[in-house]
Amino acid sequence: MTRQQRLREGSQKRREQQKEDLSQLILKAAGEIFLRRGYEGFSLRQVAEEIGYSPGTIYLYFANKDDLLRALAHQGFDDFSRMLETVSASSADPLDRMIALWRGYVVFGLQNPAFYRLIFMERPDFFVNDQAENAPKWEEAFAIWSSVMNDAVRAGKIRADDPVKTSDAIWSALHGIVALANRMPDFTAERALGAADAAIEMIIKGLRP
Amino acid sequence: MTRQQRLREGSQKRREQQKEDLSQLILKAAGEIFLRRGYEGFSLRQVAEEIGYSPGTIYLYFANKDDLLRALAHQGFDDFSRMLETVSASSADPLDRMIALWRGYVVFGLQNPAFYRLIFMERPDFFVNDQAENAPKWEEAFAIWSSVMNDAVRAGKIRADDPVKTSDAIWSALHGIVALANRMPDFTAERALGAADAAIEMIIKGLRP
DNA sequence: GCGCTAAAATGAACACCGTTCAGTGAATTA
DNA sequence: TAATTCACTGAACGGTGTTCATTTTAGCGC
Repeated sequence: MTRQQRLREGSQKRREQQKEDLSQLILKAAGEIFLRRGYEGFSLRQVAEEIGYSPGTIYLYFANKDDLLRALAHQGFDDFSRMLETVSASSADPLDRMIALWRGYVVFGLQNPAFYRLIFMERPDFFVNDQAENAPKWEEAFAIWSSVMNDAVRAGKIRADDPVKTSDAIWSALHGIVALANRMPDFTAERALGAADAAIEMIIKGLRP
Repeated sequence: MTRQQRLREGSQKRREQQKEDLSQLILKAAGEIFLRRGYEGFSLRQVAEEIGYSPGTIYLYFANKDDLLRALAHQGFDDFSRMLETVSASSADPLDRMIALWRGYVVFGLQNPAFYRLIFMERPDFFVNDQAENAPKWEEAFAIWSSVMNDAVRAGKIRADDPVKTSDAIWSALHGIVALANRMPDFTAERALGAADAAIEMIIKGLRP
C-alpha cells in the first residue's frame, strides 16, 4: 500500500467519523428536545437550532422527520426491551416473574411517558412495518412476554384456553392503564398503580386453573 | 309595541338565526373533514375551504381550533353517552347488563375510531377540565357505568373490594383494547373483539364472589 | 330610493412547520 | 496551485393556526 493510499484512507475514515459524530449529535439533541417538548412539540427546526446547524443539514443525516423519530423510538424500545429482560430474570418462581413483568411494563410506561407514547400510542407503525435489520425486534420483546406466560401455564399457575386472546387481553389491560395515565390529567401515576394492582389481581384470579 | 320595534326584533332574530346557521354549517363541515382526514389531518383552512369562507371567518364563530374540536368532541361524547344509556337498558339481569355495557364500549370504540381517539386518546382534557354547562357530563356517563357495576355487586354477581381501583382496572382493560386497535396496524377489529371476549371472561371470573 | 351605520367577511400578514435544492465555501485530491 | 468533491447554507414552497386593518354587505331611518 502506497503512502498516498494510506493518506486517503485516513482522511476518509476521519470524514466518516465526523459524519457519525454529527449523526449522534443530532440524535442526542433530538432526544433532549423530544423529552422537553413531547411528541407534538418536537420539531426539526428546533433540533437544528439546538446544535447550531441549519434545518436542511438534518436531511443529510436523516431522510426526514419520521426517520429521526424512528431512531428515537428504537432507542426507547431498546430500553423497554432491556427492562423486560432484566425483570424477567428477577425471580425463579413463574408466577412471581410474570407479575413482576406486568408490573414492570406499567412502571416503565409511567416513568417514560414520552417514549411510551411514541412507541405504543403514536407510532407503533415504526415497529410493525419495519423490516430493517437494525430495527429492534418487536417480536423478541413479545417472545419474552409470551415465554414468561408459557412458563406460568406449564407450572400450573394459570390457565390459558386461548393463549393469543388471553395474552392480548392482558396486554390491553396494562396498556390501557398506561395510556390513560399518559393522556388523562386526573389519571395520576398513583391511581394507575392502584388500577394495575387491581388488574393484576383480577387477571390472576380470572386465569386460575 | 310599535311596528318599527317589531321590524327590528324580527331583523335581529333573522340575524341571530343566520349566525346560528353558519355556526352549524361550520360544525357540520368540520365533522365531515374530521371523519375524512382524522385527528391529525383536520385543519381550519380545509373547513373554511369546504364551506366557501375565508379561514378568518371561523374565528367569528369559534374561539380557535380547540374550541371547534371541543364542539366535535362533545357531539361524539353525546353519541357515546346515548349508547351507554341504551345498552344499560338492554337487559334486566345485572350481570348481562354489565357485560353488554362493556361490550358496547368496545364496539363503539371500534366503530367510531376517529371520535374515540379524539375523546379518550388525544383530548380528554376537553372533558376533564370543562366547567361549561353545555359540556356533556363526563360524570354522568361514569354514573351509568358505576351504577351498572353497583347493581351487579348488590346482586351478588361480582365482588369489588375496592370499587374505584376495580372500576379503573376494567375501564383500562377495555380502553386498552380499543386504543391498541385504534393505533396498531395489525391489531384488527376482529382481534380486538377476541381480546374483549377474553378480557370480559377474565374479569368476570376474577371478580367472582 | 338613499345615505348612514353596524355587522360580517375578507385577505394579507405573522410565526411556525417539514421539505427541497441551487449555490457557497472549505477541505481534499491531483 | 488548480480542480474537485463534499458539507452546509439559506431561501423558497406549501402547509398550519391566528390576528387584524380593511372592505363588503345588510339593515336602518329618512
